[in-house]
Amino acid sequence: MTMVKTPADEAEARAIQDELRAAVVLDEVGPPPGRGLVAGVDVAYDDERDLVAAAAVVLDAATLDVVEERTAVGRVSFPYVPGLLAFRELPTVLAALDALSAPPDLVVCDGYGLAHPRGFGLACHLGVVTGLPSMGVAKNPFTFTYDEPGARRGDAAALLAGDGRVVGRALRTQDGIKPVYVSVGHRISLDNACAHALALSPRFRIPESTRRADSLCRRALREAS
DNA sequence: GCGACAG
DNA sequence: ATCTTGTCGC
Repeated sequence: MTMVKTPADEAEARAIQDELRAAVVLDEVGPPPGRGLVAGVDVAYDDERDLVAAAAVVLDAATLDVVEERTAVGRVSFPYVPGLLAFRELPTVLAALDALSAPPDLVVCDGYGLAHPRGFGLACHLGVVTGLPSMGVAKNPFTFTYDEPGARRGDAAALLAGDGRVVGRALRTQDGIKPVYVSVGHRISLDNACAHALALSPRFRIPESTRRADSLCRRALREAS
């Protein structure tokens, strides 16, 4: 059972990130797109009841058919702090992932990986803790910048940190639609992560894995007692 | 010091 | 993330 330590404060949370960061593996290409099992994970919150629901949805990468679905519900254990999202989301996400009958070949997160203030975003954290290849697909540029990519599906541009470092890619998944922001998590290359993001988004801007996980965790939250 | 800031 | 109706379009 994989676990994430809940820090007592923000300083401890940053210290944990700085420590775990060394375990990120960046020299693997990762699983090929269009084959095997891809899991999408996402969470939904109910601040009123202090509840968080997570979903893990496994897709057949070749057909994008749903192979397995798991959910988990827990208490919100950490506030939302930009840069510390993993401590808020991962405990429940890992519970959902652990309930799967078989580990997926890749986990797609709703957020960032290497593109992060300390180079250790949600997707990196999840990858290091589970050992699985992981990547992040975010819906907003966060603090990063990029030159507008071409208007066609598949067009992309480097996602840049303030110091000019390339930390990910702004990827157009649909013609004429705002791009998504892809970054590496663990054990996958940026090129391959983008290929996966594109293959998972044949029809909508957001990857099917994330869309299915999003709707499932919302449903789990509604049906939570 | 202030503002901005994945979800 | 979440609060929220109707509405434009395939």
